[in-house]
Amino acid sequence: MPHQAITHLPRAELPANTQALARFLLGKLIIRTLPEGEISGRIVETEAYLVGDAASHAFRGMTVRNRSMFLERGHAYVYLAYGTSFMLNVSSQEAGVGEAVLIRALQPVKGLALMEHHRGTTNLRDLARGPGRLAQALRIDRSLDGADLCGPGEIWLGADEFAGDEVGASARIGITRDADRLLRFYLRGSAFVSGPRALNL
DNA sequence: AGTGCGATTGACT
DNA sequence: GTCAATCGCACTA
Repeated sequence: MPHQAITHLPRAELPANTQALARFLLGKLIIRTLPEGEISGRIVETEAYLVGDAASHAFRGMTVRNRSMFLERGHAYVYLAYGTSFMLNVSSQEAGVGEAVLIRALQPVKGLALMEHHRGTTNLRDLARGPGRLAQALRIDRSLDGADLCGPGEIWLGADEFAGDEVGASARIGITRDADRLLRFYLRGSAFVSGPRALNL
């Protein structure tokens, strides 16, 4: 069977609406190109951060840290959480609007050995289940902040035949403000989704 | 300049 | 289930 190259997601295909983008990205691929090889994973869990949302880094406007949230949709916003874990977001909306989608978990697809090396475990389920874990597995840090995920760079979004697995919605994880809004989305039944069982029904 | 607190994780009871 | 690690950032003074 012929090898089918993964195609980049064109920016024009990304929904401008951030909640729609969070759902749209489920099932899509993240491809990380490194000198040692290529890593990829299927997005199985996302969260939306919106304008007027007290839990969002952009709630109080643009700062040095969050300026990538204000880029046109399809750019990376990467920051360090708790001094220990990097978080990968996809900027949403048009330029100047501070909204983004946090990528919370991946189903590992390619580059397993490299991911295992980065993570220090061979447990498949633990390689990219959780935002900090997936960033570590893909060797994502602040140097990728602002990267164009629709371009031919070191990290990009790939299309995938997404059969339309059932999507669940829940409250977002680990936040205290605006905590009741159902802005977390995940593929029902995926073993690679993070979070407590009660939120993954 | 000092302080409090996370969009988390891993180790441990 | 609980809890400390760890550090950049936003906020106060």
